[in-house]
Amino acid sequence: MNKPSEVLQGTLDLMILRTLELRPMHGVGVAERIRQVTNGVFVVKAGSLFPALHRLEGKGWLESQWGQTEEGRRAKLYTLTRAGKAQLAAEKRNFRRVFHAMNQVLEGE
Amino acid sequence: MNKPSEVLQGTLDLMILRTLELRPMHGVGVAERIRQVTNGVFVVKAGSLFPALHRLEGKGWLESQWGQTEEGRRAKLYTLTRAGKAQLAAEKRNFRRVFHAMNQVLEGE
DNA sequence: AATGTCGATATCGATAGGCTATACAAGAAA
DNA sequence: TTTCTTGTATAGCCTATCGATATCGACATT
Repeated sequence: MNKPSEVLQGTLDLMILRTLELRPMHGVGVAERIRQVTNGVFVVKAGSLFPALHRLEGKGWLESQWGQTEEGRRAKLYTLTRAGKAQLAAEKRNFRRVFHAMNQVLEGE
Repeated sequence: MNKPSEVLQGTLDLMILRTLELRPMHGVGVAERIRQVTNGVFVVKAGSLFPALHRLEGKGWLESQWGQTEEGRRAKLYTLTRAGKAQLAAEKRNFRRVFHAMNQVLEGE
């Protein structure tokens, strides 16, 4: 990611899980989609992306297999596992909880 | 902070600046207020708090002077500077921007 | 005086996640 | 063959936070 990591860290996993919930995708595809839907606010660089994918796979939240992109290029396709869906739900809940708390600080009194 | 740092990092500065916007306070008081208004979601530990206060003071966003707490105990009182107010406004804007982008990822499609 | 303890401030080492830079493989294009 | 592009991968660094620990002053107890 670019600078916004100064403001929001640890949300990369959540964004990746959520993106792969929509459909299986290859690594670069995940990063592209995140950049598009956030209008460039989040730009996930390869050096952040692949370590994160491996981390998530290591925890059993993703599965991968070699396949190809829509353009027919060789690529590794990542799929959200059942455990990954549960993790996604948990992280979503936690994100909302944390954001609500943050808003209490910003708007309170 | 306790575990939620896994979800939201880099927002400690913002929370401190915002808390000191309300009124000058001593370090422990800042941490206490954050814990209260977030119902314990954010618990800022001393090992995070004081380095952050020094960091913010070093950047000219806070000023400090020795005084005492409401209970009459010796303490260092922190005050938001003019530059600190500008920084707070900027970080607030950025937080909302980042949160909005995050929501696009979570809710989109 | 000596000791204890409480509130508050402070720092150190470890950890973790993200970033930059770089590298490598494979197919397309020249 | 060489070059370019796409996609994957990793090594090294940086920085914020945490847990643990230390210090300091005021006050109480002995």
